[in-house]
Amino acid sequence: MNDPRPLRPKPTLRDIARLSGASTSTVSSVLSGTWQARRISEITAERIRSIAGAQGYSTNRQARGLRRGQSELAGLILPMHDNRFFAAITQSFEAEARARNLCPVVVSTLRDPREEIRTVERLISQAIDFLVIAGATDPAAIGALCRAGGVRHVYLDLPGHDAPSVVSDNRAGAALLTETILDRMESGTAGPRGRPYFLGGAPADAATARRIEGFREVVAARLGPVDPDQVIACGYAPSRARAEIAALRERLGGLPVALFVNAITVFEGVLTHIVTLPPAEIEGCVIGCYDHDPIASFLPFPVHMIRQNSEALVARAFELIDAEVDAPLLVEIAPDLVPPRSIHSTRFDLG
Amino acid sequence: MNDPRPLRPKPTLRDIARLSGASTSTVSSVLSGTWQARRISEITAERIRSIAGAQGYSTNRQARGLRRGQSELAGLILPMHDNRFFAAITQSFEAEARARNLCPVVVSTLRDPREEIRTVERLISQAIDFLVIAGATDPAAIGALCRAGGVRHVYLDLPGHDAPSVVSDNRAGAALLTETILDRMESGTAGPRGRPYFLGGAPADAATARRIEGFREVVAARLGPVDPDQVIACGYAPSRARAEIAALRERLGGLPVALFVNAITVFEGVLTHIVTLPPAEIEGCVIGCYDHDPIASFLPFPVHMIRQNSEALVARAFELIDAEVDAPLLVEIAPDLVPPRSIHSTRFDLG
DNA sequence: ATGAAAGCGCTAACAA
DNA sequence: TTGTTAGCGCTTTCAT
Repeated sequence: MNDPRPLRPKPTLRDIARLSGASTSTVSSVLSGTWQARRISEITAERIRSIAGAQGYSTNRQARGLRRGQSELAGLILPMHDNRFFAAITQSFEAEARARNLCPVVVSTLRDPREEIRTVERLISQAIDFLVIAGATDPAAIGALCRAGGVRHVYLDLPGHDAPSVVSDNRAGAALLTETILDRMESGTAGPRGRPYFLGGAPADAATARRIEGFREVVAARLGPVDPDQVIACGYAPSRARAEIAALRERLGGLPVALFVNAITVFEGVLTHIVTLPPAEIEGCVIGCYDHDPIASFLPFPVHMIRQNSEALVARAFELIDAEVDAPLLVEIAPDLVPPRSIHSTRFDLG
Repeated sequence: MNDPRPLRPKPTLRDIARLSGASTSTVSSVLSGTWQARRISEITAERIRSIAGAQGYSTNRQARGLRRGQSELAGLILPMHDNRFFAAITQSFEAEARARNLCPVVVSTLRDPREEIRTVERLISQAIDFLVIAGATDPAAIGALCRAGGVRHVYLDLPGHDAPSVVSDNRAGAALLTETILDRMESGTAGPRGRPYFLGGAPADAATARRIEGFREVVAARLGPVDPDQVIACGYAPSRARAEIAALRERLGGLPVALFVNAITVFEGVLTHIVTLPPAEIEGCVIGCYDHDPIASFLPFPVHMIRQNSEALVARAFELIDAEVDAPLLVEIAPDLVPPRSIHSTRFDLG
């Protein structure tokens, strides 16, 4: 039970050939499933299979890949793993990859442009069959690398310009969320506090930009012109969000009647602040979060959340890859609204 | 911008050799960083590098791996991605792999024994340099495969018997959590309701078993013998947990004074139930959760959580791999207690 | 119905 | 300081 390194080296095709008295080509076709095309007799095939099994043979995919000019590796790059959305993307990606008998290779780049480049170069060097690009700071640079390396690629939740993209319909999602919180907010509060605010994200980020569009659109239609200070795109850091919400509350003399929070990390920052406020003040504020966390459904005040349809996003991406689409088209997938299910709603909505 | 498939095939070492007038071995050593050992002149090296750069050359790692008998691929298998703990494991794993210039290959198996085997066979076939096994239903089978394939492996958060293991000290963690909730629970409630309960997990699971040990140990020391019905190992499904907590409450005529919840999914199930109860009843119950979710810190009642030290777990695993340890030793890493930071605690602890 | 042999792109002796 | 060459394990054309 406690031997050191590989006792016997792994058996190769040649070993199996020798052991079975067949040629390497016969063994190869039997073991790679092309034996019927070669009209190998069932009896030979069976003998070879059993010997291979007994020897613990398994195909060396580096060799196969080298010979066939592919790798059966499917690449995905994303910013990070500890995030529900990307975790769901990864899970779906794996399922789709496996269904095609590909090995998923998922790598995160922590939104570091240098790391993104290094990673993609590495994946290309690894001869991945295609790359799905989910969340990159410089999509164009990555696209260029793939192109140069002859690697088919698809952008996910991120619009690219040199290949197909599958993205959430952020504008529609934001509009939906905004409608929802406007419907629920107390009207009649005068002045700046009576207006909805948008918090978090980076305007340079395409997703944030589209969400701001959706927010503006709905607010403008229902409450008139949107003041620039109603949009606070302060990035994704909880600490920054905390500072911003505190400052906002200071300015307004209380929480606004409606708050559109652009990401779960921003929401976390907001939470650390509002948790210190008197419950009555929190109850005067309707919160919408453009991200989803099941636990947030149970907070003592209602949180309306948007959940991106990660499964559909990934499924469409694979369809494009299967169809060998290379043209830069854009597919949009509608996200879903997740209503609150909190103690608060129990007390006030159901109770 | 919109060309079809690989225009020019990727340049090879031979192409660069021809273009630079050098031999393939010279080019190889320059491009793989072994050129100083070969005493290649700086000028030749630089010329080759620039030509390679201009041609967009990148090493074909399948070929390199085949030749060198390795792959520079680091494997990790885990049950799933949409879980904070495993996501953190993945993130750390990537960092450690990258620091060693390895490409991380992380695959989830959804706790499906068939899938585990298939995945490991696949990874071995891919010639991964080593495998980290985090959460498998049949560790022994996986170990056997690795052994047969000559692949070094380390178990993570899971005790294996044919290779080194790095695990959370679940017993100590559970004991700590139990101490904490016993300290906070209301004493003096008579009968079964006055006792702490353990909910969730699978007794066959080593982690659950150790946690039950820790729980029993502390409860026994402080409150006397533990009744078998105080341990409800009902698996991980939220729906099942919901049913179990509802049934328990029915039996006891209220929530118990202390509840040890064995996983975040179980906690979710518990939440869906207790959220329907009057707030006063919830306040009589101290909850400890052996898992961590930052949002849960903000629930309207205190939740004491245990956070496993995923970074340390992974770091130790890589140390063992670096040191080429193959013997089945066991390393335990202490987890951390995360105190509540809820509105509830604000009101009652700080206010 | 099966075998022989070339070669995928790279590395590492060994030669010079 | 550099070049020649064998061969990693596999697939696939061409023969038979």
